[in-house]
Amino acid sequence: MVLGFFKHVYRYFVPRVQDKDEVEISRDGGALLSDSFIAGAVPMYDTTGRIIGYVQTNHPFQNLGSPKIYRLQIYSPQRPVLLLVGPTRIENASKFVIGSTNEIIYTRTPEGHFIPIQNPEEKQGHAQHKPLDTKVKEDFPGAEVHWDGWPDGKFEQDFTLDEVNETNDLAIHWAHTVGGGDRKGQRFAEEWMNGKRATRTCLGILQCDNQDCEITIRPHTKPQSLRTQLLKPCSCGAMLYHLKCDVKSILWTWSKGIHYQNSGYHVHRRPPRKLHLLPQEKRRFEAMVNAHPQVGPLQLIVGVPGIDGPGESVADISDVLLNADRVTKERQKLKRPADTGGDHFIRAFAKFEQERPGFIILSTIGKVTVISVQTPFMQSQMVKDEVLDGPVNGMVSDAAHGWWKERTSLLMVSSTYCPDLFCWVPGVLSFTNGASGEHFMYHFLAVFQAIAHEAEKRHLEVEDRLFAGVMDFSQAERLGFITAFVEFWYRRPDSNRSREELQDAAEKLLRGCAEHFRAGVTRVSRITGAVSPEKAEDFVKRAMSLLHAADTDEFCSRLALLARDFPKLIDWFNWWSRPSHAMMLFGSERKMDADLWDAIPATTNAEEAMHWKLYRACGRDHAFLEGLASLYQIAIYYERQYSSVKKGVPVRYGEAERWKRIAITYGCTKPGRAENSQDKKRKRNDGRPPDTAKEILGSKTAKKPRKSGLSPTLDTSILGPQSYPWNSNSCWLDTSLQLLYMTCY
DNA sequence: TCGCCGTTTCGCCGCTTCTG
DNA sequence: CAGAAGCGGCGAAACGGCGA
Repeated sequence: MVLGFFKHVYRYFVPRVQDKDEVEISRDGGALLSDSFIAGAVPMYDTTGRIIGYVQTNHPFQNLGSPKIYRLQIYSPQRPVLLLVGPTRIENASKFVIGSTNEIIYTRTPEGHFIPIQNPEEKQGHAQHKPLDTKVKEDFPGAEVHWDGWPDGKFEQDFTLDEVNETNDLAIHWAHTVGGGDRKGQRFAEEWMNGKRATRTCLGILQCDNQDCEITIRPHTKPQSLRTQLLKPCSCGAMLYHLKCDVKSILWTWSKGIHYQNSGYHVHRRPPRKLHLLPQEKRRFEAMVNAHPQVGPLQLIVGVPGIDGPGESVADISDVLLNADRVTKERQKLKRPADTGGDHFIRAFAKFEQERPGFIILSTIGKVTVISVQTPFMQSQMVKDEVLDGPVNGMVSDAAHGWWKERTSLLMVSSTYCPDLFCWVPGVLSFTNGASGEHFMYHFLAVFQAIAHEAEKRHLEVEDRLFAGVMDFSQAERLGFITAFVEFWYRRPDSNRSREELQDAAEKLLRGCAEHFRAGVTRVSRITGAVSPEKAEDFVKRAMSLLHAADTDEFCSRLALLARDFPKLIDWFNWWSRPSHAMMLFGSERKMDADLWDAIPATTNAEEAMHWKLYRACGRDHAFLEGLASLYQIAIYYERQYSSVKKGVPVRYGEAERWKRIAITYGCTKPGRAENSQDKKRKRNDGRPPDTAKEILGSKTAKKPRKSGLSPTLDTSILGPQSYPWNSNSCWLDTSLQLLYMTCY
């Protein structure tokens, strides 16, 4: 404040040295004033503590009130040096530069003595920012490069090519113009003095003449743009002026790097707005984004969420990253190149494959794009030497819709049971850009080839039953399976079956998911227009009994009776009883061998659980390459689990597959869903008194079957029509009155 | 007047910022 | 978040001062 006040008074009483918009400062730190003026002047400081001008001692402003008037005296007998003495904020202005080229800096001791600072180059008078530690390289061999982007003071330094790269070509934060034009020098000269010369001239800063305003503006580099800047007022309303600075850096680019020479001190504040991130700052930012890929720009700035609340913030790295838009862009630059089209993608994809050799087992690129991946461990799990006990043989296939960011892309997964891990493990994982039969065909082709490779490796015969599995009733998936099966065998030299025979054989290897059927039954049982509420329970029981019909006759008669009793569901019955669906689902209609039928699971629940596990492990909505990399890590996870178990290291506490025991006890794997679940009976404590009809009148009243077509409100036959007019937004009152009526009568 | 050398200006490219 | 607009940085040509 004090400094600002003096500056303002000075600007008021003393005519500007330059034109009305400019204050020119010499490159050595002093204002361009005559010696005679200096000899009788009080130095004026900017907020960094450096002199920006002088006030003559006999000026009327001396006699103003507080702060007390400064007195000047000559301190050095050799050179006329001005010192500031008297009561002042010495902690801020205790070090300062006087004069032009032969500058001396003094500091004041607590006792009040003034002591010259011996090395002005190293101890500069900036109060607000720490200048670059500028040393001539030859004097400090082996010194580590330190480049903060704010070169200041007089110095020369050599930078090696590595150091130049490391500092982004010695990028600086000062607003500056650049100049080249040296036609003599050679970029690859053997001596730095013969190198290509370029210059950087500081543009100073823009500030306004309001003493209370602390805004500093970065000047534009184009003259026209700078003029436009100066025409506009400061955001405080005051007039802007250009505080020029002529500090120049000269860079000689030669064969071994850059020889850097800085000509003097910046006598103005640093422009608060920085433009560049230095490479080390970029690396820190990159590390944070890599560590928290799902964290958005705003969270990165506020602090990435941690256990104890927001943690490290990118704003700690550089002020540049306080700008949310800039953070967005920098983040995009990191995230996008790998996943956007063009050369970037090809390069990234090639790198991905190079780093994980053999992981991609089949890739089809084009309108139908399918990329299948598998590790050797996954392949080894696809064939079992013997049939396992229980319905855990064969493979389970399904598509996950949430894995990829692109909504039309799917992750197809075929899993097999691993008896060592007591869980299903992925066998083949495929990226597909759609869900057509052709997409599924390529996926299953990869699956069959993998199975065949593994069987041949173990000297087992490649036979149809190795490919048996369960899937849902997607027409495309079924078609894809059959086509792939036909293609696979047709390409093999040892196959002598016709396409029709192969198609027939493929149909015998498919089992449909009974869970999908059960879910369908439950869904239609709730369509009261087709199944009246009182018959819903009966309908579910009879429909499910179709699964266990002893033979085709019994199946047909049960179906006919169902169709008679629920005529609106004829289409639904027809769909399920189509031969292609019925053979996959109903025991009496199956074409599959009975042994195989019992050996493979009845549902794709294992696969649904696998999807859940994948999402929990790596999240959803992955970009292409990042998603593939995640799949690789998941494959590695299973492999590690397997090798741990083989060595006797426990990979879980307690019992494996606890859900099996729970299923026996409760009839289903989630105790809460059991018929007589205590959980269902228990009232959730919502902290409110019992105020619902169900709680007040008992569940029977609340559960009265609704008449078809009525809205789910209270039965009007009990209450009768309301005897008061409905007013706008009076629902709260209406409800209360209804409740009162019900509880009192 | 010419040539040398430093400074200024201009155009392009790519990065940064703004806008919807 | 994407695309547009603005801006900075670089390289090179043009310009200008100065001495021979």
